[in-house]
Amino acid sequence: MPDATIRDVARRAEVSVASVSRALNGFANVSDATRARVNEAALELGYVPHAGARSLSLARTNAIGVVLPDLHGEFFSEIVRGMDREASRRGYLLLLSNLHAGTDQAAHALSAMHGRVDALIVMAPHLTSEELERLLPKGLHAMLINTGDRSGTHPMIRLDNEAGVRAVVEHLVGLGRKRLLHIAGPDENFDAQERSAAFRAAAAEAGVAFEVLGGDFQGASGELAVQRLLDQGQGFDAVFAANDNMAIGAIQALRNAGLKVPEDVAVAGFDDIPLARHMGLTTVRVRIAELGERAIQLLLDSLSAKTTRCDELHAPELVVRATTAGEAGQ
Amino acid sequence: MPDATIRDVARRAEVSVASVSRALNGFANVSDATRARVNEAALELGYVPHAGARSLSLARTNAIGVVLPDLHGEFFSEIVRGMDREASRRGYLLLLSNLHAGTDQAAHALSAMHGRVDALIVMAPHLTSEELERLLPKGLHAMLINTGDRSGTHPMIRLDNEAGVRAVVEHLVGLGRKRLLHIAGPDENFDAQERSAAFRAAAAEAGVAFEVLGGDFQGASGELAVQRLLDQGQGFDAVFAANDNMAIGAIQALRNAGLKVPEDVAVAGFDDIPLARHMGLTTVRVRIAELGERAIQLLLDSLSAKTTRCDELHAPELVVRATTAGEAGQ
DNA sequence: ACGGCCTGTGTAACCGGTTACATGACGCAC
DNA sequence: GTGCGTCATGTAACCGGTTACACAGGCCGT
Repeated sequence: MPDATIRDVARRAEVSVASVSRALNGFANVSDATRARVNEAALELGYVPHAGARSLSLARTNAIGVVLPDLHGEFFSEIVRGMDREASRRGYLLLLSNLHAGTDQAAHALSAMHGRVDALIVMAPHLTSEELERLLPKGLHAMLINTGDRSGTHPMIRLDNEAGVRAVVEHLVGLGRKRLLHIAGPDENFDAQERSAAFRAAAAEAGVAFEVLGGDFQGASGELAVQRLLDQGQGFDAVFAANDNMAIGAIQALRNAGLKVPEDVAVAGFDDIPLARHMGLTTVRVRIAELGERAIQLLLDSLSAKTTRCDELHAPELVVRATTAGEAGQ
Repeated sequence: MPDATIRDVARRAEVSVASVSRALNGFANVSDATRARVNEAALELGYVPHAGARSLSLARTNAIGVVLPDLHGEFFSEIVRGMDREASRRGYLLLLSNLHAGTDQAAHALSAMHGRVDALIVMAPHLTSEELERLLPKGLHAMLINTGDRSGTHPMIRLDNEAGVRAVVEHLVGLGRKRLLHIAGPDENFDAQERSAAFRAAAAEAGVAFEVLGGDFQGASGELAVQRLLDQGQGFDAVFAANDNMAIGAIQALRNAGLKVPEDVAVAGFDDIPLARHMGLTTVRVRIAELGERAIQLLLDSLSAKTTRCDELHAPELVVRATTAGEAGQ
C-alpha cells in the first residue's frame, strides 16, 4: 500500500478533507469529537503529511537553499554545522548544493532551488558581481557570503579580512620584524584578493619591506613559495600566509632549510584550523560555525521583516601562538 | 512582479500550457515554430520552472534526504562531500537534517522529509533497530549507514570496524606489546560498541593482557583516561583509542607524564583525520568521502532496480606511522 | 471523394495539500 | 415564532506543474 493521503484519512474518519487539515494543524474551530476521530484515523493509517504538496499550497517550504563552492574540510563542515544549528532551531531544513564546475552548472544548481526553498544562501568567492546577478533567481531572497558584490541588492555578510590582516601585520611589526613575505591565495578568490590587498596596505603603512608570492590555499604551494624565495637567496624574517594550510607548508620548508621558527622567521596563518592549535601556529581565528549561524539568522529575519537590508562584517580575532612568540632573531 | 508561471509563458507565447511544458522539456512532438516562440517567451519573462510543483505532479523530487547525527568536523564534511559529489553527478540535490536531540526531534525531522525527497540516507549510530523501524517513514526508500539494524528491510552500508580493530591489535601484538589499553567511545554509539567488542575479542585471542576504559570521542577524554590509569600506577605498553581525537589526547597525557611514544607506549587511533598524519599517529584509515559516495550510489541503484537489497561492508585500512614505529621498549 | 493515419495542439484532470466561502444546526433575545 | 450570531463542517477553487485524451488538419493510398 502506498502512502496514505489526506483524503484517505478523511474517508476513514468520515469527515471532509478540510476538517482533517484543520484538525491536524491544530485549528481552534474543530470539535473535540472530530479531532479525536481524525487523530485516530491518521495514526491507524500511518499518515504523514506530504511536505511537497503542503509547501506548494502554502507557498512556503521551510527550507533554505545553501550553495557552496567545493570547500575544504573543516571550513565546509563548520559553516554547514552553524547553519544547520540555527536553521533547525527555527524549523528549517537545508537544501545543499555544492558548486563545482562552470557557470552553467551553477545556473542549473540555482534554478533547481526555485520552488523548493524560501531563501538562498550563496557563497561564491569565484564569481563576479555580474555573474551572480545574472544567475540568481529573481524572485528569491538571497544572502551572499563573502562575495565581491556591492550592489546592495541582497543582504550579505562578509568576513572582515582587512581587520584580520592588519592585526597580523601589526603584531609582526610589533615584534620587530622588518621584511615580510605574504603567500597569497588564488587570484580569482575574493578572500585571497582582500587579504593580499590589505597586506600590501598595512605593510606599506608600517614602513617595512615586503614581498607577495602566489599560492593556491594548499599546503604544498606554501612550501614551494618559501623554497623558491630561499633558493633565490632573498631574506625575510616573517611569513604571513593567506591561510593556515599554506602557513604550515611554509614552516615545513623553513625547517627543511635549517631555519628556526620563530627565531629566524616568524610564521602566521589565517583561519585557525584545528591543526593550527596543535602546531602552535599564530593565526587569525574565524568562527566559521558562528558565521554560518549568523547568516541564517539574518536571512530569516530579513525574510519576515522585508525591510532589513544588511551588510554585516564578521570580525575575526588574532590568536598568538609559538610560531611568532619571541622577538626577531636577526 | 512575482515569478512567472508556466501559464504566463503560455499567454505570452500564445500557446497552451501543455505546449509550453512539452517545448521546455524537449518533447519531440512540438513544431519548431512553437518551440522557438516558447523559448523566447520564457527567456523574456525570466521563467524558471517551480521545482516543487514539478515534483508534486511527477511524484519525483530529484532530492535525497540525509539525516546525520551531530558529527564532528572532518567526518561530517567528508561524508557529505562524498554524497554530494555522487548526487550532483546524477542530478540530485541533498536535503540535510542534523539529528541533534531526542527521538521526537528525530521523528519530526524524518517526517519533514516526506514528499520532498525520493529516498533517505540515515546515519544514526545512537538509535536502536526498533526505534529506527518505528521512526522511518513507511513508503520511503531508506539506506542506513552504520546502524545496528539487521532486519534486512533496508539496504545498508557499514564500516568494517572489526577488520580495522583486528589489524591494529595484530600490529601492536606483532611489535611485541603485551599489555594493551583500549579507550572506548560513548556506550550508546554503535561504532564504539563494535570497536570495543572487536578489541576484547582480538586481544583475548592474541593472549595479551588488556584493559578497556570509557571515553566520549573527544580528545580530553583520552587524556583523562590515560592520566587516571597512570595515577593508579597501572602499567601498559600500548594504547588503542576508538578514534584519533582520543588517541591524540592520550599521547598528550603520556608525554606530560614523561613517557615516550612509541618507545614506552605505542599509540594507535581510528579514522585517520588530517591531524593524525601530521602527528605521525598510527591509525585506521576510513575513506569517509568514498563511503558517502558509495551510499548514494547504492541507494540510487536500488531505487531504479527495485530489487537490489544490499548489506555492504566498507573495509578500512591500517596506516602505520611513528607512534607505533619501533619495538617494545620494556 | 473518402477513410485512415500521423502530427501538433488544446482542454481538463490530477498530484496532495490549504482555505475562502457556503451551509446548516443550534442557542438566544426579542 | 422570527431573526440573528456563532460554530462546526463540507464543497470546491487554488498552488504550478504534467499528461491522458480529444480533436483538427494535412497527407497518403485506393
